[in-house]
Amino acid sequence: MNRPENYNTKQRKAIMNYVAALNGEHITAGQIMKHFDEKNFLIGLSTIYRHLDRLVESGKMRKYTLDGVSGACYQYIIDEDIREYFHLKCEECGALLHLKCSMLDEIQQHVYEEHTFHINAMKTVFYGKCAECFNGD
Amino acid sequence: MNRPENYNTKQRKAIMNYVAALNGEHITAGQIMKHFDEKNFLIGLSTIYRHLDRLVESGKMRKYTLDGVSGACYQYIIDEDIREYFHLKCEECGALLHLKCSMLDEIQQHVYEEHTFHINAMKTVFYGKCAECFNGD
DNA sequence: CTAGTTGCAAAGAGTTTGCATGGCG
DNA sequence: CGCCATGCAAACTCTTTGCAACTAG
Repeated sequence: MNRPENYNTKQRKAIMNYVAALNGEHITAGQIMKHFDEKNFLIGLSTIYRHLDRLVESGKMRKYTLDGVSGACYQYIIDEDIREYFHLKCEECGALLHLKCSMLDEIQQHVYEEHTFHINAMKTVFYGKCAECFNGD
Repeated sequence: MNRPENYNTKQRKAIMNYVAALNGEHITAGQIMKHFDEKNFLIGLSTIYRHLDRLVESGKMRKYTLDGVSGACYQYIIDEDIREYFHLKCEECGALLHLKCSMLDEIQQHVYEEHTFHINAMKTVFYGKCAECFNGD
């Protein structure tokens, strides 16, 4: 095992608790920084970025860019079971839905056969509009 | 009318011709800059941004951000029947490939029918590994 | 001529990196 | 005590803005 040990520092605990408590709402690094600033909890911006990156890499969070939002958005994945599925992100209301259906295997298969590309479902996000936002236009 | 006159400068013509000739593929401001640099055509980055902004405002181009692509992407709208592509982004080498195939309509159709979600193909990026990087592992 | 346009430099916003110090285990 | 993590500052990337010089019409 060359997996590095995870040190359970104050900062790490604080960030983990905070993002897990967001109930799936997305957040930016700057917003997290601001939150801790206001509580007079000392933490460096780079520490926040470092933890967010780790969480994304381990599949516990997703990272997005949303048009009209400055900076990357991060979102904690509450249900561990849905990590391996594709996700649908509503560009309008920000809802994150997971997509689990028979066609996904087909898509992966197809893209592999026709384009020799191996899709990583965990990282892939479909953008678009959910039913409510689409009708509301 | 308070619409200002459009001066037909060298730079403006060069940019217009270039983006119109891209056949609907997206491009970043930096790529445009690089293109003209290589042709030893003097043009300022800010000039490029200014023209792109105008084109977006007048509805001739679309601006969006793609996960995994640094900087904003611009796409010239050829006609009302805009070409849409999905993108494949290699997590390893960073290559960005365009994906255009028969299955895309099916995917969109399926996701709409089964999940009432309207996919925005242009913005969606599949992550994974391209053939070279997959084999090289 | 003269008002819009240009290139440059500087300023901003978001993110990453190098490094000495600090603290978990 | 050994390492990883941390905060800070600096570096970097992308984009915007101010400005004096320039140029199309």
